[in-house]
Amino acid sequence: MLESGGIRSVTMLGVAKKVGIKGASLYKHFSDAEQLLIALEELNLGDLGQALSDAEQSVPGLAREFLRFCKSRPEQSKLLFRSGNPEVSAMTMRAPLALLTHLLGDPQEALIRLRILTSFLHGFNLMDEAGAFRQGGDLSPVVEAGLRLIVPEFGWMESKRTSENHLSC
Amino acid sequence: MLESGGIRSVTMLGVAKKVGIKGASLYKHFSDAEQLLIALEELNLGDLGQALSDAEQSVPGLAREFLRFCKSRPEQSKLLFRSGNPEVSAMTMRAPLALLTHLLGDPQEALIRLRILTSFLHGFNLMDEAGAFRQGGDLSPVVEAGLRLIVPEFGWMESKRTSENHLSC
DNA sequence: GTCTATAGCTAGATAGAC
DNA sequence: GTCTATCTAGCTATAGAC
Repeated sequence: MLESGGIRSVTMLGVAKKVGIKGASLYKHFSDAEQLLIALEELNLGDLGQALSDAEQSVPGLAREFLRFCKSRPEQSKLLFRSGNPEVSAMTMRAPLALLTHLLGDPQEALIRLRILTSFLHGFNLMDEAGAFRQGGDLSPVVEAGLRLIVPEFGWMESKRTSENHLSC
Repeated sequence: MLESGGIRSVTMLGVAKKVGIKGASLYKHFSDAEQLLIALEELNLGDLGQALSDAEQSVPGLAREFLRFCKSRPEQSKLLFRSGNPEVSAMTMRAPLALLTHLLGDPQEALIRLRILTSFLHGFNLMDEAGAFRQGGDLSPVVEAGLRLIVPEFGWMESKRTSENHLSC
């Protein structure tokens, strides 16, 4: 429903109809509309965390999987990081984020690089989906160049991509 | 109204009340609700273009002004690049974007760097406003480091910041 | 350009029976 | 947990008088 009709279509009445019950009955499962949206967010973030855990465990691998996932669920990706509910994402995203931090080098720099990387990927995805890159052309060089600039020794990691780089968290 | 109540509060009835007329009268000014939102978007993008034109005409200057502007209008900044109306921003943002491209070096690389930079700044602003940087700490090093990574010869430009670098477009 | 009046729709939410 | 019934509230939009 989120993907086909946008966040505005996710209502108590609409969801109830979708699952075959009356609107009033849904209040026995979610105390109000806000709780419904929080539950939706948790579901979706859980999926993202799972997708990242199943991806190639390298910085480029995780980055590309993030973009692929977002592209497959554009409406959901618009809602990412907008929660206002600080606890929502804590569990599901912890492992992928911890791994990313580990892969981003020197611990002192890693957090800053992680924040730059996630800002870039999130912003890129939103602008791409919105059609904001109006001059057109192939966008994959943008991602590649972005990763090259942000990730330390990306070239080195790239050249070793076929060998062992599956690090556990 | 956008900033105090979010995009949902910008309705025909609400705006009419705010300007002291009845809801029905507003249909003499905007044919429907969508046209009202498009007009709002144009106003806001015009303000952003103006703010960028008034800022220091360097990459860091423009970047910091963009973030400052977004922070002063969080709800508006959430709507940036989401239009679906390709023509809306064309006029107001053309000059600042052209200047940025010019400042980003080698024309072949400039467009890619521009896209990386805008993605980063847009994503950073959204994540910052949403409280997505949950580990806390000062965020200005993130912006500084991001600019250093993305902008060619940023160190060089930084050191010349007090001298002449106000380029006209 | 403004008003009154009105129609239609949708959503949120509660009460109480089963 | 589900239902029916009901209430409130808000928004979109149109018709027609002034």
